Amino acid sequence: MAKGEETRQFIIEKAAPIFNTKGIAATAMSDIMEATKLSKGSMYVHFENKEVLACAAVDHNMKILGTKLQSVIGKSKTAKEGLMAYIEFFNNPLNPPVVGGCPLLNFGTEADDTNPIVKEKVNKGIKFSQQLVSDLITKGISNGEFKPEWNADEFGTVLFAMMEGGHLMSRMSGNNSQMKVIIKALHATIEQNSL
Amino acid sequence: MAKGEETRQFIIEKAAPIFNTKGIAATAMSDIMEATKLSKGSMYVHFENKEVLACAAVDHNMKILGTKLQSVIGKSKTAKEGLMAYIEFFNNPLNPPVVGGCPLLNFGTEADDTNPIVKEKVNKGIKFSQQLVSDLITKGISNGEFKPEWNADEFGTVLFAMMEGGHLMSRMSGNNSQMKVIIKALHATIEQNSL
DNA sequence: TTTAAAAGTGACCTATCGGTCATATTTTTG
DNA sequence: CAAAAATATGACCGATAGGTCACTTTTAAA
Repeated sequence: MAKGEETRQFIIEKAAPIFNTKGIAATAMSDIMEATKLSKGSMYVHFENKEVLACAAVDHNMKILGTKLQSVIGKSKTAKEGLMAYIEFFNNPLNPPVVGGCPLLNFGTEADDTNPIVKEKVNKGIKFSQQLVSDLITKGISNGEFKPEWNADEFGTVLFAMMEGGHLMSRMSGNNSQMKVIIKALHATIEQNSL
Repeated sequence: MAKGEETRQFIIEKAAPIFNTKGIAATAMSDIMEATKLSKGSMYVHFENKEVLACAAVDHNMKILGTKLQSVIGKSKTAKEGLMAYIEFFNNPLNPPVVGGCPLLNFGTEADDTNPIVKEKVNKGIKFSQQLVSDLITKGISNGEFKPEWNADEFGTVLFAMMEGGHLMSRMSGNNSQMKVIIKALHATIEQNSL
């Protein structure tokens, strides 16, 4: 990796958790300068403007999440184990896999009415996340693990919604009791649809 | 109502949808000045600073939501009707009951790591919202509408999480198909627990 | 109707924002 | 190793942020 690309990546890595924590609008270039100990001019050698850097940070946060998640799912043998691993992965919103909490939730709500580019990135991230679940169900059905009538796509949607909602609730209340309730309900649904 | 209080309310009403749409950090006092056609000095007669105005706007958005919601639920005769009304109320995230989408989701994610005061307001709002559902279940159980073993608190949590998650998903994708799936699943759960 | 208090105005203040650029340094390449 | 290209620096820029204040106008009470 060339020096330039190395620095660029370094900036993204430092910037990503800041953007995810404070939000795009509330993050100043000076915050990134402080975190990287780089000068302002250097930032603008690697990024045309703040928007470009923010987009790169959004991508980075989502990529980290996706990669970690796929890795965790990949380790599981059965479809059911995969589902369990997925759920377990987001088990504690107070100590989330990505600093600042779920980037889909954070960037999605901020970008909603103001930033169509980030909004579309989030939309893709959601669809990807959902698809992972749907694929596990489909796999489990052909495996004979799950009941054939279980609707894979619908459960993908429901699971994602429940996890995000639980994530929000637990972060607001400062404890993961709500997330535990969500997970309990998901486990029950999985059991109901297991053979 | 005294003139001062009237103006104060007027400012809040104009500011609330802007804060809910753009977010607190991204909303400038000049945005509120433009929306109210009032001078900067006048804003600061009624609000000590932007933070105080933002808090009032958060309260206002949540109050509107709560009032509308209670009104809708109040019109229903049975507990089941009440639950259905609650769900129907949030039926279309693309045309939400409060301009800018759910304030609990919007302000919650923004305030999470940056604004403990707003965060606590959102936390209270979530608990209130959940309690409405739990109370309906409890009422329905004593009514003989619902199965006695249905866990009111847990369903309150699950329903809220699903609605918020569905809200996010539908707003990101730009259509309410995901919300429809969520509502379908909730209806199924309600039927399962009906007598 | 007088008058004191409240409300409203807009120029002005300082701080900080995103962004530029001439210059210096480092890295790469011929 | 020398020259060219890439990278890093920080002073500087205009715009805008939140906020103040002396002053005018309006409101409401005596």
